[in-house]
Amino acid sequence: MSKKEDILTTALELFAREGFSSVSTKKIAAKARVSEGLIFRHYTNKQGLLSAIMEQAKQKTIDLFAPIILQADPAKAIKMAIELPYNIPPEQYPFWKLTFKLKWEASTNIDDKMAPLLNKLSWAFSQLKYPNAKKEAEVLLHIIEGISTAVLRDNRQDQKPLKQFLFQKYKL
Amino acid sequence: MSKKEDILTTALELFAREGFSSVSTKKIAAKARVSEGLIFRHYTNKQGLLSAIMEQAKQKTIDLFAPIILQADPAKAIKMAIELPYNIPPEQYPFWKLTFKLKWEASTNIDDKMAPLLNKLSWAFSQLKYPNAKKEAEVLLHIIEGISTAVLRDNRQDQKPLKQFLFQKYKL
DNA sequence: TTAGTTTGTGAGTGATTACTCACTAAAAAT
DNA sequence: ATTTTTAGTGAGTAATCACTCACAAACTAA
Repeated sequence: MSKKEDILTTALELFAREGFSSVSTKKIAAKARVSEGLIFRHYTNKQGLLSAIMEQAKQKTIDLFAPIILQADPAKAIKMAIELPYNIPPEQYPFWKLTFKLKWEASTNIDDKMAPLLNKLSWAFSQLKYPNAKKEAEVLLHIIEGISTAVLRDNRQDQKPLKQFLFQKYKL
Repeated sequence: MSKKEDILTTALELFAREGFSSVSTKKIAAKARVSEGLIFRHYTNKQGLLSAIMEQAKQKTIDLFAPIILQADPAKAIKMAIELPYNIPPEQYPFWKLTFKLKWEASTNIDDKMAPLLNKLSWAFSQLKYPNAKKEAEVLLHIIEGISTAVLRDNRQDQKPLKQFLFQKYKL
């Protein structure tokens, strides 16, 4: 792994754990074992670092959602969406933690990322003849985000039984 | 309003909008129109300022939840919980925004604040003979938090129709 | 009045901040 | 083999950081 990548993954880890503005470039450099100057050589400034991380995040979101989006069976698609929070690869936790954290920063927008999933769920519910597919999808997305938050934040495994409960609730 | 209070409300506003570590004590002092030293006279250090804010928040949470907790009719209690996100007084938005933001800081815990509401919902669902009252409550709380997030973050009014949809879904 | 306490100021502190720059080492291109 | 480009360093910089402190004003109590 190149030093450029070292910087990116180290910054991601620290940003996810401590927050963007709480982490100094000096700290990132020390942990990634590179000179501080190299950060600016590769990423121009601290904000550029964050932008590079989010650029990577965009692709990871697509990868994570892809199997659901491509699923032709609406019931299966919903089931997969519910399973999503439990299927995040642990090495990607910092990513998603940061993404959820940045929900609250003015600059970024998580809804854009979630839009494809929302649309797919909306389609799935309408296929299943739910009278209010769009709203049904919005509600389920809120639930999925809530579970994800609990899992990512405190690594809460007690959210697992909720999965079975939701399967039952949506008759899957 | 005393200067001490000016500092607190100004800090709250800035913390909610820009985040705790992004806001300098100098900036708070300037906006509250007091000397920077006065902040430390009253609140010891920057962290002390945040603690004082969260202490106030604790009381506001109790006040906001009280009518629901005291509601003897389970159906009405659930209805009131669903209405909660729409009934937050706008002048308390910074408060709740900060509370939700701090969900992601290691030090604080939002679940403690939400526990009484979760328990009440659990009670309400069990009164209404829902087979899985506890989990039903957890799911609804996720939904309520999701709607609150959308309302607080972007002042999204498009979440309002969701209210009617949820009433229908829970047969209220 | 006076003594004591609380509230308030603003200049100053060392530490830390994001970022620059002159320079070297290595790699790629000619 | 030589030049050019890229990767990497580490010392340095001005600005900003949270915080202190000597002092003054305002209020309280005797």
